[in-house]
Amino acid sequence: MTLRAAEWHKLPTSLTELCINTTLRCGQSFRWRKSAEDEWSCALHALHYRAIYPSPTTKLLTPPPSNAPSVTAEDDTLALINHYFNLAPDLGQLRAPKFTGIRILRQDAWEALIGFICSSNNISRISGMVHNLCLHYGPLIAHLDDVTYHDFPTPDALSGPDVEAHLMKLGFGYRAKYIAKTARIVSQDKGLKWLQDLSNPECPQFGVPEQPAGELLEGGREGYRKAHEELLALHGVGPKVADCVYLFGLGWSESVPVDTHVWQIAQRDYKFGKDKHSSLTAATYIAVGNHFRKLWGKEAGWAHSVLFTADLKAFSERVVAKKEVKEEEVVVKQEDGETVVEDVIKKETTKRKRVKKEPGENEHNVLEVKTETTRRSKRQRA
DNA sequence: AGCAGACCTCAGAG
DNA sequence: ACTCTGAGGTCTG
Repeated sequence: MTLRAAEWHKLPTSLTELCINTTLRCGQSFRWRKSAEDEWSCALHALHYRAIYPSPTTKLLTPPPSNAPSVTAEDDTLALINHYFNLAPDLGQLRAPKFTGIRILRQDAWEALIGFICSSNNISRISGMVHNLCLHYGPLIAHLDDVTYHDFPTPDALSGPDVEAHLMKLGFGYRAKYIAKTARIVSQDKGLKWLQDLSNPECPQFGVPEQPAGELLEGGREGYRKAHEELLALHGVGPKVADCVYLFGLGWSESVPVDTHVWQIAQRDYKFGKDKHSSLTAATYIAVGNHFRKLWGKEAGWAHSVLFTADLKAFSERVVAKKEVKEEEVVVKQEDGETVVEDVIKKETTKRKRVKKEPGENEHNVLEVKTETTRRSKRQRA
């Protein structure tokens, strides 16, 4: 593995337009990790990014979903960053509630699908599960500063015969079956292209040209309503998980995932929870989404995330989950003639601790991005 | 259509 | 040190 460093680039945005600490922690993605040195990192595409604030330092590390188009030049790196962080829309122009810096990431649809199947959990536990998926089934991308970076596993990698039992052992619970079944359907039956073709044509997967997506109707645009039916057929995918995938992985901005949190907000601020909609039934779920769409149109999902995060934020000022990682077992084993680099079963214990709000959280620093290109010199073999 | 209980793990309460 | 309860979303009956 060779790393080639490139010039420093200034990300074409300000912190009013993108707040990394909020955007990467608000429960829309589960793979970014923040180190003790205040650096964010994630394996994503065949690249290695580095972003810093004047102080403290923030680093974004990145390598590739194997299904993504290969990107090598720095110009494309910037395009990828613009795409992933969804930097094109001007937040100042949005009618959504004011809460600066929250972006709806444009994540890989497959990763979002599996990630949100794990999502009947708190964010730190979902992150742990997704991390374990990458560690055990994702291709090794880089070894840097004593940290190994694995990409998100492909549908093929998750459709082996022992996946369900193994995930059970890793503490996935009933989600183990959902993941195994969904992976098998996508890899052997429907195909990844099927999933990606459910994307909003106005907001396609990286590298795909944009197409118009039609008029907004009460229940969302035609394509969104149609995509709805498709994903619900998968095991472990109900309306909430499907809406998360539409919003964060398939670019349908009118999607409003109603979880218990959003349901609280709907009751508290929008007079839901009475008569007809006294509990969160399927009909109530649709009514909440339609109400948000009536208020914010195509940006309903964005607005929803802002409200959601604002609530999350208020919560996190009082109580912050502090994580302790304990290594229980380290095994090196072989699979299919390829070296499985580390088979580490980690158990994460979460302790709740009262802390003050982190200083500098909302400071308007300049965000810079350093790009580096990773090249795989050779595939590791046993 | 709505609702209750099962699924599974973990944290927190008692 | 122990058991019990509740949270999280989906599925089944």
